[in-house]
Amino acid sequence: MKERNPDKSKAAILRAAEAEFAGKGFFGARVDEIAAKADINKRMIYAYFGDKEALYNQVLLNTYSKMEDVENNLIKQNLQGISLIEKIISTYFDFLYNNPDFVNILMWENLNKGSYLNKIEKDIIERKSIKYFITAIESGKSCGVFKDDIDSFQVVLSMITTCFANFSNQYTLSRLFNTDLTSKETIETRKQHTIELITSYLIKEN
Amino acid sequence: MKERNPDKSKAAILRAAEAEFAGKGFFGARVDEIAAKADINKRMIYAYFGDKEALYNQVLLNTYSKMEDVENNLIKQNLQGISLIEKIISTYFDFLYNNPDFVNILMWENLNKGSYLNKIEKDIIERKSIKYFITAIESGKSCGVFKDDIDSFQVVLSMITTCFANFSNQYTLSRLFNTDLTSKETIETRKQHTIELITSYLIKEN
DNA sequence: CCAACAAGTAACCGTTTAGTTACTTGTATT
DNA sequence: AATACAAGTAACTAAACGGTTACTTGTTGG
Repeated sequence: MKERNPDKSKAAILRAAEAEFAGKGFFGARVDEIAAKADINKRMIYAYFGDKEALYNQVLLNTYSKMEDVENNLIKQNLQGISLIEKIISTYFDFLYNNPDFVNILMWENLNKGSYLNKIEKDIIERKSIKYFITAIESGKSCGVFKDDIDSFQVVLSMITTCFANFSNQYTLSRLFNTDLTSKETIETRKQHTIELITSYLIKEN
Repeated sequence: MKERNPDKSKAAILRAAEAEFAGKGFFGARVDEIAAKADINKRMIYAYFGDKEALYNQVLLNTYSKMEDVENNLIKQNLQGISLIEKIISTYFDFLYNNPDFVNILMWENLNKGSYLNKIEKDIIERKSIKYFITAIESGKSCGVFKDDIDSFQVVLSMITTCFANFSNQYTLSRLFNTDLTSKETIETRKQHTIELITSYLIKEN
């Protein structure tokens, strides 16, 4: 019989579940497959997490918290103006490149019309980062670095959407544009171009 | 017994299948449910389309062709410079707003790493519109309307990704930004802002 | 009018899947 | 070392699901 270690088993289940749910969505994911990947008996999933849906919810929470860590780290650096904008875009690109599971799970939520997201407490998901970014752009306007007729809210939305779509649609876009959007090089090019696009819109000419 | 009408039955199956696949993805979609929605006997799905996967492929082709119609219509108008860019963005926003099934099916394809898309013949999906847009931007550079140091390929990619993400991520973004991204008004604001963002990047200042 | 075939039906089958039951075994505490 | 409970196992079940079989019925061309 296998060595007994409940913490290790739970962690293994969560890791396997994240991969399975991210790869196949809630319906496509197989509990038996998660058990096999985690190298534990299926019974333990039900013992530790209840059922498939409860396990999925736990995976979602885990996934969101990773993103929050990255954002909090960014805020701590206290950057301003163009260097902040560059850092935001760069950070999102890097995070999304390194966390395909996060991208997939967000997409799954959108396909379900955000049903799970709407169940969890507002303050868990309402990210202070958005407010921080908007305030930073506003102060960039005040000190004359950014144009003063731009809508900070819209700019932040555009930044996030532009970063995200490169990953959420990488397969269909790769096919459509006949380029490998999954490769490190292509993503780096996209990152630089996105920085150029957003900053050129923001910067006040003299 | 029901009136006999194979064309009507096939069309009903395709319509029901599109809704079912768009809502639940390939794995989540139920053949029995499609049959019920189409109000036909399940046997007919297998008679007309073969199996679940073949039906899904047919739905994919149908979905793409709607998009192609819109794009071909756009190309026919023979627009140039800024008015072309405005029209492209405007057309994508309107199409995506009116065709949520298209958005969902594309997202499912990405979640499945484009597995079905990659099986379809290349020339069916390789859209000439992309080449047309790139060429148009290049000629805008030649006649001095657009900056000459911009990368047309990257600009077209940015246009498409920026439009798409407003719809593919509308639920998570609505939650994150505390705004209703599904409403006509918000989408109109996003459309205008996106036009501003892209054109301000392209236009050559004097 | 009547074969012949296409359109449509109902009941069924083998497999897969989420979830359960009844059981065994390791280990920490006394 | 005996006890007690948590950790882990194997085999099972009921339902769901994709796909099939054997059949009936409407339509059409000679």
